[in-house]
Amino acid sequence: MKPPEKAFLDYLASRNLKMTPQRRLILETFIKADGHISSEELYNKVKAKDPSVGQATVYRTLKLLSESDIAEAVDFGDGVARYELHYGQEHHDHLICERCGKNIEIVDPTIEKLQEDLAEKYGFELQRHKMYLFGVCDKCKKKSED
Amino acid sequence: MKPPEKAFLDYLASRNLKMTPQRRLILETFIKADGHISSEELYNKVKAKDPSVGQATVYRTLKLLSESDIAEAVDFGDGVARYELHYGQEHHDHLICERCGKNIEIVDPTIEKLQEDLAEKYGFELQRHKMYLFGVCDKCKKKSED
DNA sequence: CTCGATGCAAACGATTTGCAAAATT
DNA sequence: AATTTTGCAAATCGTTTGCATCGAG
Repeated sequence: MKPPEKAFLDYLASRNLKMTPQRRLILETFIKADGHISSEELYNKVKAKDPSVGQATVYRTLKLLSESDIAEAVDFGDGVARYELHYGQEHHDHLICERCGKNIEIVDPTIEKLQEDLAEKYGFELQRHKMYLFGVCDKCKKKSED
Repeated sequence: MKPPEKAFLDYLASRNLKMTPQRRLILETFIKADGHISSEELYNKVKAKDPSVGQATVYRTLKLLSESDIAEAVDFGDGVARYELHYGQEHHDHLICERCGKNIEIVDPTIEKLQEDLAEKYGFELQRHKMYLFGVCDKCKKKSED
């Protein structure tokens, strides 16, 4: 499978868009960050490498990366849009600690299958889903026992 | 089980807050709307009944309703905060048609159980979850066959 | 050379907040 | 009477857009 950089280049070419140093830097920084990064966080990291890059360019590039399915938006419901690397990654859901914010990526094939069945039962063709489990992690549970 | 109006009254009393005609009207309108209503939609309905009510009051009341678990925010990822009646309702998830926006409330006990197990496996104490299935409904599928 | 891309600042939409006046307990 | 609530408008937050300039192809 081609690397994300190449996939992005292809996407740009297919749309008659251009590769630029800014886009290269933003993608590279995004991949290295490899988490659930917000546009602003990404902007700060990028700015550290090249202070001349504008915030709008980060927003615009992140949009392109989403359109090309290289990035995907994840929404933890806290009002901030976050992105994660999607290209070449397996699907996963999220298990989030409401105390410390720890975030574990999870998959359960049985649940995935049941979701398909459930959608079908209602005549839907399932395209994607988002599942977030919110709870309290081990560490935070222990902490509260003090 | 006491009606939501009473539950709200109790919540207000417990916090030394006051019941007002505006809050009464907003809650009543919210309950009648009974769907996945945004603050602005609710504001418009309320305004139709009493044009003197301000938008900020609707936002503030919706916040109170959420805090008291009478309403719950649902997020379909389209950037608009929606609310649904939570008090006295059973938990459910959402099956959303990406074409027409149709929204079906669903529950699958098996999935619910598996979510519990999954959280436990990672040492989490599950508190709540959100599951959204996005797809294309029957009608829209047929429409696209034309 | 031609478009698309950039940085900036202004514009935006949803939500929140400060404030003085009004209403509830 | 004391304190909360209200409506209004201004402020805020994250994000988007218009524009003149810059740069990739």
